[in-house]
Amino acid sequence: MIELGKTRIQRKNQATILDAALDVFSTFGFRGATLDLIASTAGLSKPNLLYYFPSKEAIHSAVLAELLQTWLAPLKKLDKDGDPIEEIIIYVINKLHASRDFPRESRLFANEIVQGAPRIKSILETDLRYLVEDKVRVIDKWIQQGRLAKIDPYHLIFSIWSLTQHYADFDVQVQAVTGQETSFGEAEIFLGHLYRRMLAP
Amino acid sequence: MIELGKTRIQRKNQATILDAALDVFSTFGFRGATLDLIASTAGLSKPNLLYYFPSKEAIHSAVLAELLQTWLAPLKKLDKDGDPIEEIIIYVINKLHASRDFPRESRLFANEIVQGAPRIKSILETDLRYLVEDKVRVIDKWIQQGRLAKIDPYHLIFSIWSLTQHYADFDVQVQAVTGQETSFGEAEIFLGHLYRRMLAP
DNA sequence: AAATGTTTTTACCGTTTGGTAAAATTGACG
DNA sequence: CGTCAATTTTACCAAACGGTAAAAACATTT
Repeated sequence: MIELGKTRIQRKNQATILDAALDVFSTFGFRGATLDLIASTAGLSKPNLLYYFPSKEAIHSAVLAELLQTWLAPLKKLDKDGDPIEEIIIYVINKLHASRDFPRESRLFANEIVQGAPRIKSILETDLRYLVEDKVRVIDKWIQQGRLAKIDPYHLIFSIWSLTQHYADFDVQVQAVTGQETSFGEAEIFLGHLYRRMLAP
Repeated sequence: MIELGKTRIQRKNQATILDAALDVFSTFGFRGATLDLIASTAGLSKPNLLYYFPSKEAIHSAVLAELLQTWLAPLKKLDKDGDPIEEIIIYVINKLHASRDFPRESRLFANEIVQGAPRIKSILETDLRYLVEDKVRVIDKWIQQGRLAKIDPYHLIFSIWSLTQHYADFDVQVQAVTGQETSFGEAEIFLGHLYRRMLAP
């Protein structure tokens, strides 16, 4: 999907543009972002931007495509041969760390979904759906074996996405309410407690 | 904050406009929404819109102000004299039903927060913060009395917001992954199980 | 250094957008 | 019915926006 630049300058500028675009799109959403702002954030002129990417849509697509890879990676690691509760806890922690380390990616994803996912719906209905179906089967098996509490695997996965991404997507609210910088350490303890309690058979 | 119309026509048109604006803002975000679209959704002309509200910002503010009341109401009901676990479960269910019955309000709120809450940050830092502080004290007391598990009350509240609003805000994703209409019945069972397990002392 | 290809800038264009002025229309009421 | 205020429409405007053409500047190769 992403065309790799051929020359040194191309690779450097494309990376700079995608980083600036991630900044701007995640803060203002697709419609709120302007090419001028992305360009100035990247330290380029607008026509220079459009020398590297044919349109605003193309930049957005490129950023989303990059993002989706890193965003879905943690779930893929869930190992059917590991210890059920520990595997799920590891997934939770990995996802929480992703929120901590890649908040812009999380917010851009949230922006897209909240507004109806017009540009990535098809991916959610195929790639993501198949991935989740696969992991739901694993979790269902664990439950049948009596190694996990009887909970709905789909809702379990939704709960993990929801609870972890909340600390990136709703960070402003968390900070406003607590009056402090968001403590991912506290969140980790809380989520560890929550899932160990809920999942014990 | 919201000026009540004086004549019958004013009251009717202002209500129509706010409903149309909620539709459009929750779907496209502030920047993605246009006055023309809000006007045509309301069945009015654009200048007619601006006869009732002075600007796009004013419409947005009015919608947000209305929304915040209904959005924070469930938390206010949390009763310090009730049974701890049942009180919290009731709050969870109320919040889940709010997501089911007012998804547009939830998405508009989410849109606003994800993009840094530029227009309601001050309310979050005052009204919401004080309300949460009050309820955190109640929960802390319950914990000291040994009637609840030792969990961080702030993160408990964040988890409730996160888990319940997810079914409204990320509904597209939930539907894409499950291939079905979102089942709030299933969600209710799941969340009941989760919180009863986690909160038991 | 000449020639060729790559990158950047300058100067635009058509459309969309939030908003306004003022005339035309409608409604309320004695 | 006539009058005055409330409401709606028509016709605009200036700024912002996504995008383009073409020339200028820069790099690279021979």
